[in-house]
Amino acid sequence: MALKNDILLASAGLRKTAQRSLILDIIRRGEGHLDADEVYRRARKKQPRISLSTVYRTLQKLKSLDLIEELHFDEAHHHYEIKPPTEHHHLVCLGCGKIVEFKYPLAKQVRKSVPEAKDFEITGSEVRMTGYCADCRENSK
Amino acid sequence: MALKNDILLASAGLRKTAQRSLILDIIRRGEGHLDADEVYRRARKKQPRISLSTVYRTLQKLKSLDLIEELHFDEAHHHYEIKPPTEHHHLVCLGCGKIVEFKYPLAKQVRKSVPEAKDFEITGSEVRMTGYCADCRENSK
DNA sequence: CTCAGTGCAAAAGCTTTGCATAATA
DNA sequence: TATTATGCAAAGCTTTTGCACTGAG
Repeated sequence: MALKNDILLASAGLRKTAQRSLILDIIRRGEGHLDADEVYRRARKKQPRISLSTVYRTLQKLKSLDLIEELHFDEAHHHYEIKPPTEHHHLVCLGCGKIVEFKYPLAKQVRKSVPEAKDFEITGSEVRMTGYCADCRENSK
Repeated sequence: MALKNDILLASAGLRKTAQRSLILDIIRRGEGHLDADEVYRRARKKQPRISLSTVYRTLQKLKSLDLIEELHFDEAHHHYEIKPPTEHHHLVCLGCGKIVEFKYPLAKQVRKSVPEAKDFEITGSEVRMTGYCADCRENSK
């Protein structure tokens, strides 16, 4: 795992540091739904002296290198995930906050069926659907 | 226009104030792509004494009443638009920042083809696709 | 008259930045 | 050794909140 991170970092021309390896690990294990502060809290368990700035700076760097992706689940802050190999999106339950991932070739569909998108070169897409999961609908009855 | 806003406000059980009418007008004319500060700046032209808090409080109230929708175009702040009658989404050009709206029945498509979404009651969806518009691709050659 | 709404100023997040120190290549 | 990265603290933005005052119903 650390090895994989090192390769990622090296290939991006970044210096390999314990902090970056750790942060990448955390994001990888976080299943895509951690915000900066949560990354920070988890990181401190392994490296108590790591700073929030390092977390932010690393997230930004990784983002600008396209190694991770920034998501916007709610209005307060951002979440990060390792850049997924296939296009996938998120369903957010407004009841319990659960996040369900699903795959859907949106870019392709849109290119195919939306005239306004015809002359647009789509490089990324983020879908956030909100609603209520089966459990929450059940509980509110 | 003001009339329409008043009806909206009344039907939501809110008091009708000059500030709220104005803010609704601005959002309506803003074509959906104004952030709180921009609403504030425009509002001050008509009501120099209006406060930023009022703008924020109004946006929140309108949002919670589902009269407007909060969008997440970029990482810094939110944008607002009058709740659109039909589901539509946004293409954001990373070159010039231009925002193109398009209609696409995503919720329906997803319900139809995504098993994970089968037992989810979808109440809202936000799609943000990024890329480069024809102009920007042309200019960068 | 009453209570919701407003303005102002202060506070509360989240995120960025300056600078000296430490670590990598 | 020359940079790049880090930690700490301070600053910057956007957004929220407390409180007294104003205005709608």
